[in-house]
Amino acid sequence: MGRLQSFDRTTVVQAARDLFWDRGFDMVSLAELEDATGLRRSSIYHAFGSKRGLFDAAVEDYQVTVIRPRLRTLTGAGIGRTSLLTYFTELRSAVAALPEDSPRRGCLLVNCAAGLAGHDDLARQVVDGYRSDLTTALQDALRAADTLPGTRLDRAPERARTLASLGLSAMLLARVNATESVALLDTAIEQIRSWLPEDTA
Amino acid sequence: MGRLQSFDRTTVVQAARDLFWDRGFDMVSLAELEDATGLRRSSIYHAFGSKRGLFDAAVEDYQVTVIRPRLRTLTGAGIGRTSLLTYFTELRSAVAALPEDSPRRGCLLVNCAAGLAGHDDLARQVVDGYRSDLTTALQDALRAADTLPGTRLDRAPERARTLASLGLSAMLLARVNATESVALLDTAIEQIRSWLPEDTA
DNA sequence: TATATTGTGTACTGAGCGATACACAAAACC
DNA sequence: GGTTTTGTGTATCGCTCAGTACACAATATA
Repeated sequence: MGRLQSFDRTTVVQAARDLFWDRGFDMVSLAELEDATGLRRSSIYHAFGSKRGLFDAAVEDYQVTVIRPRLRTLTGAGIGRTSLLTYFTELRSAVAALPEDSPRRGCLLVNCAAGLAGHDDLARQVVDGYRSDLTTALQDALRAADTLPGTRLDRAPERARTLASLGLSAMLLARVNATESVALLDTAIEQIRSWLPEDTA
Repeated sequence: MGRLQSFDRTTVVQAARDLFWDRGFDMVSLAELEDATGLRRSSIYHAFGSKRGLFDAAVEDYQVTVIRPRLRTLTGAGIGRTSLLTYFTELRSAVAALPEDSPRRGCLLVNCAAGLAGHDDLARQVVDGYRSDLTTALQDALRAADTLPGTRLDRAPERARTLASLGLSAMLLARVNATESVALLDTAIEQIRSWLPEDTA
């Protein structure tokens, strides 16, 4: 059927993804995308249609390779106290481990929330979907972990919001003040421990 | 001494401020700044030196007219439980009251955190200063409100972080999902009420 | 091998950007 | 009123941007 694509699409999309992750949609130029991907713009436009098309592919990759694996900690079988602690502990490690100027600091979607998503409905949906998924997963895990449910007031929604908020803020601040970002995640861990006391077996 | 400035500097800076507030530094052009301020670019450059100079003036104005008045609720005399509730209630009203597409939704500095502040040290300092001031003020208010301090474990730091986080997240989400933004502020209010039970006089 | 089909490289477009040069306008000071 | 100092308007700079036109390269099919 004709000539074959000579590049690996995943590699290209991830190179672009890291660029967008670092600087956002507007602050990345096609010249830089050419350099990062090794493709000429004719190939980029042929394969992705537009800069925005490549960005959307990058966001999709980000969700598949970064967001969902993280979230899976909270959605698999046997979720509960441990899952919650693992989720925030791993996030904490990731923020603490990355060098100050790593392009992978923070969260691509959180950065979108303040930029594109302010005036672009598609971006807004993606960002809000992430928030919603995270909050729901946290809420489910909180309910699963609570060994004394039922009669009492259900605190899961507000606790889930609080934890989601700490996670989002930590991502927001990851490039502004890494120490404080870690402190926010520690606070989340502390809250979980106080809400769900360790089993003293 | 020569000709006098024929425009009101404050009016001009605030017009620019609302534009930056709405769309961020990069997404606002000088042509739009000319339209919004009524000034020609010669006057803008004469008075502010550069687009960035005008932006910095806008940020300064934002701090003076928006941030500090809000924060004053938490730093005046007689701070405590009521101050905390007032702070979040007023923030809630502001988010709930603004129309969907208002340029004044969210927070100029929070938006900076995901954009400029990622790679600009000056912007980073401003944003982190805001976070720091807010957290400190919340912590002071929490300590002042706690009628039984002393012997017990001091939860003020983590509670302050949690409240600051809810406030920042609410600002982050103000333009993505206004309903959820309000819900986060309600959560903050709920937390305060649960930590500091009402005096049953 | 001939042909159709698809990927890639070169070179360019028009538009928009931030910034500037410079003449002119206006007001304070002598 | 003349001079100096400062603000404003017009016109344009050089540059970068996303996007495109089109020839050429490569490979699957016949």
